[in-house]
Amino acid sequence: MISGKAIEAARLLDRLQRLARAGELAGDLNPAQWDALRYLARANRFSRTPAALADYLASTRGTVSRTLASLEAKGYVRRAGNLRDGRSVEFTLTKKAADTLKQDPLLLVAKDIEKAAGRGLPDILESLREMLRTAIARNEGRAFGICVSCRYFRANQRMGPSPHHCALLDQPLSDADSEAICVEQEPRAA
Amino acid sequence: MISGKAIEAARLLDRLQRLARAGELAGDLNPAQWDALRYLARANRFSRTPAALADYLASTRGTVSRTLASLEAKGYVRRAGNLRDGRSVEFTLTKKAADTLKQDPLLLVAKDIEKAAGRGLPDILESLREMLRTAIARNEGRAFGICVSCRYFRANQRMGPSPHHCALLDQPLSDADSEAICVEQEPRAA
DNA sequence: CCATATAGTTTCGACTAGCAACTATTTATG
DNA sequence: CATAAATAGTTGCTAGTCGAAACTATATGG
Repeated sequence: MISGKAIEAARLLDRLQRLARAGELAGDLNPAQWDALRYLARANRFSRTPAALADYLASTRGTVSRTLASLEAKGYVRRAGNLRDGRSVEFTLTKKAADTLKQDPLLLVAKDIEKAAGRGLPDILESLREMLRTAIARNEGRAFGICVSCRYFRANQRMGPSPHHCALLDQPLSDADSEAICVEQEPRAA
Repeated sequence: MISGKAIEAARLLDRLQRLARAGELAGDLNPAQWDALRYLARANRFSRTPAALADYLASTRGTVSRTLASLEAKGYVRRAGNLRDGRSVEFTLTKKAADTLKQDPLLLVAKDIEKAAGRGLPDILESLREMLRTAIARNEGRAFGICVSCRYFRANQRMGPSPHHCALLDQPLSDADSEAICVEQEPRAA
């Protein structure tokens, strides 16, 4: 029913993950904090909230709230209220966080992958994408894909620095926005 | 220097890991406890110690000691002293643990992998093996490969239920032993 | 025989984690 | 429009990970 190869692959993934995790435990940040910083570095302004982060991490609002509080106390993130919705808060990275992310231990993993996969990397990548899609579907999670690939993305709707448009939130989007990940993203094709 | 594809692959791996981890948080066990049970299920008798487990998990003796204590309190593992070395203890799984492992959430990951990788699975597997080798080398960790693939493994040295032999520890090995993972394993080829 | 190494445990402080109770909005509905 | 229900976020609780370091006990090597 489940092949031995698939089980071995799952075990390898699990072990790889443990090693990567161990690398994230050194220093001032722990794995959850690293994941939060990485997320905030890539998420658009509609998605830099505790709730979206909790969704992304398959965690809870309570846990994420504490993680963000400790990142704030350590000076990695800044908190700002949302003018439209008084309940919501938005987090942004500080310069300290941006500098820290340049030494992201995930880059070491990427280096290992590059070294190990060689010319097979494109195939591996496609398989990993498919695995993630499958896993997300099973967990009933959100995709968090990039804005430009979303069914609600409308390119070049006007002139100026934010030429694109989100048809779901009815908000203008810059080029940078369009490359960020979004909590609301839904793939274009049905 | 590091390709975008390698970084994307690392991110996918990280996210995949978060989802898998979330699946391990439900129920009576947490991710570290699942990892400990899986290890004990596969490790030979020379390797079912806190120190070996700590090595395997890239953790510390202190943490593993606590993890094993809580598994013992919950009835998943049993503790036994080592007759040769009074300092050492050996852990074995209870029936409860064996039954629990039949519902291992890692099997769901394996199912996802099978579904997503399709006929590409053998290639993926080979890449994952290579990635793990690379990551282990970088972390100066032990391989924990299976006994039969070890340079110290000697097949069919005698008659009876334990025909094989470990040339490092000078101990007889059964067929089952030879398929278990070992803290001392070193690949055959130099 | 004693110094040193090794196996394991324990304590401490920071933190993740789920759960549930809680506050403060916002939105929906009668 | 007033109130109920939903939503965003925080906080108290308990269990447990995690590193670091102190600690106990046993082995081993000069």
